[in-house]
Amino acid sequence: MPALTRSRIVAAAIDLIEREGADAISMRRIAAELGVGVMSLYNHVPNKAALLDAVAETVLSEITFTDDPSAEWTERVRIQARAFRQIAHHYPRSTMVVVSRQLNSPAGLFPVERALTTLREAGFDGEEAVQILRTFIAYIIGSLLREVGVTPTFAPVHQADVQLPQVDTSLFPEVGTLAPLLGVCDHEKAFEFGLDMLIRAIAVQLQESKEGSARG
Amino acid sequence: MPALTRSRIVAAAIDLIEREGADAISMRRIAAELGVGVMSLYNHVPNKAALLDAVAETVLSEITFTDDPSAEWTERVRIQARAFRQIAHHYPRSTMVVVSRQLNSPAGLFPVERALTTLREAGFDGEEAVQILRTFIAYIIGSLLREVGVTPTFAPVHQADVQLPQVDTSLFPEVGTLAPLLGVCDHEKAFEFGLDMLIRAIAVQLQESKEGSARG
DNA sequence: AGAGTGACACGTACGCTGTACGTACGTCAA
DNA sequence: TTGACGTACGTACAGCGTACGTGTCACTCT
Repeated sequence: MPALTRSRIVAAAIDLIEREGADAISMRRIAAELGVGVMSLYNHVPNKAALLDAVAETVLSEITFTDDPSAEWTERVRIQARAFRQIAHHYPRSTMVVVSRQLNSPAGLFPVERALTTLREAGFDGEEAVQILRTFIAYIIGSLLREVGVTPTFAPVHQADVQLPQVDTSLFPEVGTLAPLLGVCDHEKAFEFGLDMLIRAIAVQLQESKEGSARG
Repeated sequence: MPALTRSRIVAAAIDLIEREGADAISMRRIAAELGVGVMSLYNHVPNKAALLDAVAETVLSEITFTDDPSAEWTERVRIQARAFRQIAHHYPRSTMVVVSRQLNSPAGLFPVERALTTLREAGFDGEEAVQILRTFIAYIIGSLLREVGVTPTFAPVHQADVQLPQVDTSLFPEVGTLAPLLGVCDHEKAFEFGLDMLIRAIAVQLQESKEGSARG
């Protein structure tokens, strides 16, 4: 049995979350998983909150950015955004943990640096870059939150198509009409749709900004 | 002492969350707040999860839409989105509860109906309307999540400006340069920035869609 | 009037949680 | 050899959600 280690503890936590859901993890369960006493964990982790922070950081640090720095900036932004969405695929049950605690660790800073660099190289000034980044982050987090089902952390991750209970079509005519569309969601398609919208919007903004400064 | 009631319980829960944070609520605390025994609550609420659902639904049902149905659709969308953001102002500590459980209750359906109607009237077909709505919801939820601080539910809601610890500027040059901008966030400005982007994007899309069908 | 019924408040109890504290054992320095 | 230190662990405590049983009403039906 290898030595008890912070990273082994974090790994066990992630494993447990993925297998049984975020609600299932407790210090006792993790300890049992590792075959050690509960209190031994506290030699490596100050408390449960810090452990969850470490989980979030670890998950976040495993996303890999594959965007080619020489590619068109619109494409780079798209690929960086997709990289975040990979979290929802690799660690679906842990995603909720990640999005519900904001990190200021290097693992959280690295993607920020990469995104800002891309935007600055595209021609945005610092303030624009920060605003745009924040907009994308909000969109990505909101999308992930929808994608991971969110509500019952213990429920099966891919509920096929939970039909919403029959709606009162006189009260909600549009919802009634569009129920078939609302009932199911191709998460990839939905993500790409919004991503396209955002990228086209900032492309337009960059164009206007350039014309403005060229004219001025 | 008025009769113990589901709505009184929910109100007490919201009150407690706003005063002491979402982590502070327990069935025992709520019961104590109401001056009743713990188990009395279970005569009106099946369990804690259902109570939190009711909290979310109640908070959600209190948002008021003030958009004029005869106004320009872009303006209506903007005002509807802002209405959601009001949640973060009226119930900052409860916001996390709202966004972390998806409802299919009437309270959750009403804003959906209103949004879909607006988009349909603007000229989008059903599928476009649903996709656009989902994009906006993702953005709004992500924004609210950032705004309510998210991490420590018990922390003061408006932490002035938590300076990120000094970053290694050689590893993160952009982050270092833009630290003053990253360190503080005018949530309203940030929200409006992204909202503008999204609205302009769908306006362009509508234009293209119209031209396409006119030409075809 | 008396009996029956259902709704509701409540106490007790069980199995769970995070973690403070004390202890025991290993390895290394002096 | 002695001491210090890091680590593993058992025990214990306060708190949690809630299953279950009991007592007390208000009401209805005979």
